Amino acid sequence: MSSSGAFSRADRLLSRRDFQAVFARPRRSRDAFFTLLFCHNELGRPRLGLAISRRRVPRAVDRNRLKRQVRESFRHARPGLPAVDIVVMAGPEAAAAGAGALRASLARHWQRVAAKTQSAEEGGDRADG
RNA sequence: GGAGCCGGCCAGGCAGUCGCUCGCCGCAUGGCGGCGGGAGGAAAGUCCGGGCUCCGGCGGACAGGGUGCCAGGUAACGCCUGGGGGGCGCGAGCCCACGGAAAGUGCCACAGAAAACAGACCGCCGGCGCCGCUGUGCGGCGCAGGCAAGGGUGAAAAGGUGCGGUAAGAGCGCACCGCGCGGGUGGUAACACGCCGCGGCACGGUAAACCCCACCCGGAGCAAGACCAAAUAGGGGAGCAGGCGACGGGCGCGAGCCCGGCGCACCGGUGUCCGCCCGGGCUCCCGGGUAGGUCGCAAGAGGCCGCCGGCGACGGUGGUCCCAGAUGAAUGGCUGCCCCCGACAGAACCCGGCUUAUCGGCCGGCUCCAUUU
RNA sequence: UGGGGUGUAGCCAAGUGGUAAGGCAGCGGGUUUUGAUCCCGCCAUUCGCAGGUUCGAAUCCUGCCACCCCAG
Repeated sequence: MSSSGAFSRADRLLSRRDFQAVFARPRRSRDAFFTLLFCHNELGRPRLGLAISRRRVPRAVDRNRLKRQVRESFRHARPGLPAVDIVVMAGPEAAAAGAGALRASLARHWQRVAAKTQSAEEGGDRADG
């Protein structure tokens, strides 16, 4: 629970069930590099799941690099995030992007995730689809 | 100094800081702390070869597939080493699917006269007949022949060069070269020989066409497979078999029926079949559980150093080291400094090769050219 | 990660050693008052790419590339 920079297995989506839960009722945040799906969880902390498909990013080196960038960015942004499960998917442009561009993109995504979640909670279950 | 050939190695470095994962230790038990390890030469393509696991075990025949100069190396190979033959290069060196076409079959389009037991379009040659011209001669046309040197076609036209020979020619004869067969010598062998004898020469190409010869190969694959838990044995339904033979026993007047063990048949890994051993009623459908966990899963045909054997690939031996092990998937982010500003690229059961991608750098050996002393 | 398959014109495709069929689409022309139908003609395809075997390769062999399918 120490809110240092740690990022352990408890902070990741580990099973098929976790992923299906996010895919079932997703909120979205998308740009040219990444698509994020997220939804509220009951754990009181954010969790990250990666879904970098081989179709979108053919080379293993690029897939690994993207995953590292996303994890690292998430690790730093984690204290400012609400209790949501987030699935990050990559678009075809992501493989060609530099580290700086990726970080900037991800930072915007984390802000949007926080903002959307907060507004939904303030709105007090204003049931929408 | 320049150009080049071969072999081996490296794959930005250092410091700080924040993280991930595995192992060990400690606290006292699932949280933290300390120490240590943490992608590649190709991890890739999945093109070969093995290990391992399951298909019950072993052997054989055919089918199917693979390999293809010889000899070694190896767990094995389509790999490697050495050698032979052929080709390229002044050279160091490099390249080659390199068995058999006199075992048989098929194919060789178009062109060309003829394309495989050769053939005769143009042509060359003399003979005969007719005709013409300036006379025993020359020319033309025709007929029956001879020839395979020249032309032309073709990817390929049935030894080459020279001399003799002839009507013209021809291995027709001879010399040299080439070729074939038999032998000899050297070599484990492939093969070699400026060793001998025989044959005038007969055998076109294609086997990455069928094929023949020699050797090798069972099938799947870690999503293999094993274990744990209510938990892999069973429940319900349907179908097909419960056969044949001799023998022994029982019942019956008898045809026959019942029982027993034995043999055959049937089923059990691969395309087919056979033999022996082992096991066994068989097949199908229905419902309830599987993206739970553990093992397999990393100490190995292992790396490094030395010695011995070998031209070498490699083998033997002694010492030493432990060197990724994830599983929604770790091996990274940031900052600073330095340099020649960093290529191709990311393990998923493991290993030996091949192939493909790749910025650049280092070391060793060698060749050719130029130059200096 | 492992196993399997396919590449021939814009599309669907045949061909399996000797000039690469055919259809749809497209373009041009003819027929027709116009259109449809019909008729004629046209596709510079290095046959996915690169080597090799052969006199000759889409076809045979080797190595690459791209795409698709199956298995938890």
